[in-house]
Amino acid sequence: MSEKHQLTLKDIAKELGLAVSTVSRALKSHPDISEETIKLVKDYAEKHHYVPNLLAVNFRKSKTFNIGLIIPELVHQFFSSIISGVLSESNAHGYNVMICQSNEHVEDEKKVAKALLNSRVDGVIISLSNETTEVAHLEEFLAAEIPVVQVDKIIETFDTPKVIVNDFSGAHQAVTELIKKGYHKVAHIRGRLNVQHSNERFRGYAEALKEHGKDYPDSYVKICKDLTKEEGYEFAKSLMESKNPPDAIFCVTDLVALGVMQYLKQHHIHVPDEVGVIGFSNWQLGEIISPTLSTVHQPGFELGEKATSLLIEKINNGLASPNEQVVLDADLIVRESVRS
Amino acid sequence: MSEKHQLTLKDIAKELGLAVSTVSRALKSHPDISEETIKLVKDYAEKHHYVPNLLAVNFRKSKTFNIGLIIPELVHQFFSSIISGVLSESNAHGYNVMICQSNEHVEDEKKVAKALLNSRVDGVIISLSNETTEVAHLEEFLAAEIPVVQVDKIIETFDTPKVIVNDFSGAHQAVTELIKKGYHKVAHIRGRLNVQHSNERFRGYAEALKEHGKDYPDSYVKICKDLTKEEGYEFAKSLMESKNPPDAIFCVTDLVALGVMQYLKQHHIHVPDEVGVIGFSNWQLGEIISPTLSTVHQPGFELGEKATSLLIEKINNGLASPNEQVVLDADLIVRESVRS
DNA sequence: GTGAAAGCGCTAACAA
DNA sequence: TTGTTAGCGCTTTCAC
Repeated sequence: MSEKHQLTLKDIAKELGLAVSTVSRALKSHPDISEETIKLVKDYAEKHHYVPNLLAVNFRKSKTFNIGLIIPELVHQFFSSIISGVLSESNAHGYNVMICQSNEHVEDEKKVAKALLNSRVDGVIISLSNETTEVAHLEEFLAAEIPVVQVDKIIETFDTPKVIVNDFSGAHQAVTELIKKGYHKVAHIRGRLNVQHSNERFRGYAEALKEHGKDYPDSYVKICKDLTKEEGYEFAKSLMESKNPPDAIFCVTDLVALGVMQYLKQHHIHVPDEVGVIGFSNWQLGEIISPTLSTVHQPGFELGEKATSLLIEKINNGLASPNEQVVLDADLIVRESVRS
Repeated sequence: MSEKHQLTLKDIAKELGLAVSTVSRALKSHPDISEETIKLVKDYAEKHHYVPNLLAVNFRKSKTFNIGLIIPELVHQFFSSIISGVLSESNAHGYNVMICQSNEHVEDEKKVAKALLNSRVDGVIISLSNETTEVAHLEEFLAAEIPVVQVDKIIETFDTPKVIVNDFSGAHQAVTELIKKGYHKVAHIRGRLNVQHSNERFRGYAEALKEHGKDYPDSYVKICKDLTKEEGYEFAKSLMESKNPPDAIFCVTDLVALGVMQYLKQHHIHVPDEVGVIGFSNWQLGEIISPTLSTVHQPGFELGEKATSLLIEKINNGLASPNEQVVLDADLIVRESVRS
């Protein structure tokens, strides 16, 4: 049974004494075609393992059923989760996903965008690189009537559907939890001033305190540059050695929180009794360390799912359809690093 | 400048008073075509942003320049690295990658295999799910003359190119290092008996000891079922509380090693002075904990790269070409958990 | 209810 | 050196 020649509609038509068009319609159960013919054709196709040549179908319909996904870095739990969500949703709708990495470089981003444009994907989902400040390379997609959806790392002014995480609410939940659990002096180790995520988290922190009639001295807010464990350690040291040490520290990301925890442990300051700690991002490490780390979970999978469903809608309804912006809530995960 | 109608060869031909075939060949700088014509056509194409319709080209050549990648789980550092390698190598050769997850379920694996078969990828790279014991669903690719390459999780008897990691050598390096650093009584917490990786690592352990004239009592080899931190903790406990406690523990994976380290720390057994610890896999956590964990790095990226280059070779040379098996070395990474 | 035929955009064998 | 033509496999309009 040599598979040399893939079975085509023509083959089936000839074999069954029908016209190609009849066979084509029969396989789709077109109402014009009689029950018998449909059955005849379908049985034959089944029996001989007919597989439609998608290359031809795509060409004919000028549609690939491929969507392109551009992300900064694959080897990163958050982005892996996003991809996972994209795959799940797109496969459910018969789309395949072509994944490309920008490696956080705008040049790479341009290169892969070009490649996706050439391979005629039906739509594109992108999470921008840190370097990206303008989107001419992405506007080419729109010019070619290929819809684009932005996810997580977005440019506000680029008019496409967007899916982002509510950093404000995540931070707000975290700090509210600390206050509820009886911590009175909450410090915050935050990220850079020019990063939107950091600013939103800081806003959540400040707002939650305010709502509970609390304030924070300037010395309670530390600014991380690189979000490392070492920075966490150093800032914990400076906070705890100050005249007015906090009894809780909310950190912009888990790795920083880990540094904080290491400082506290080394200096025999008990977590969570003496000091409560909450991180952000829900990295795997939080479950592994001891005590386990409370954190704010960013719904990567759902982000990917939602972006994909928006994209598919856009593919079906055309570029002119309205550009929704979806904000997904981050969820607080309470673990041992906070009093129960 | 409405982009409504994509420019085609026909358009260019009509505009320039040439035949479609001439234009086609000119764009490829075919030797038959005169310099002038080539220049004329190329300039026109350039000026009017001609983009070849890949859908048509692919159809014509019945080639997609897509390769399929099936992996168990995206959200896993090791697999992310593999993917990264696949992307890098395939993009360098003009291929796009369609990624699918099996979620470690053979049913999902079959489903995505079907989808890839339908979308007429030019080749497939697969890392098998844990549940997969037979490969009928993959043989369909070969039947359709679509080459397959297996990576990491393979089935020996399925005759395709294969790329795997040398677990034996990784374990051997680790245990040799322990011995060299003056540890005399090396225990091993291993994985299940029916898992090839575990067996190879155990073999490396036993062989390294033997080469240095050392032996191990049966009580020094513990078998993990689920490779958890908790198992590591328990086995460390049972080893250290025994009459003849080891002075080094080589663990089948980093998470188990973490459990071991936690036990040792809690019982004030100094690492690395009193007991040396080495893990396997080079998870991120190893750099984060204190003391940092020595481990064996599995070259995921290189695995992906190599698998891809083998696949592309196979795509170009046909299924009949020989099926190479490549074994990549794992590298020992020495950190603080071993005496220096 | 079924068939004939055109055509999607491109390539390549053959002709001129 | 260039043009003509057929055809890849499928969908779809129009005719019977």
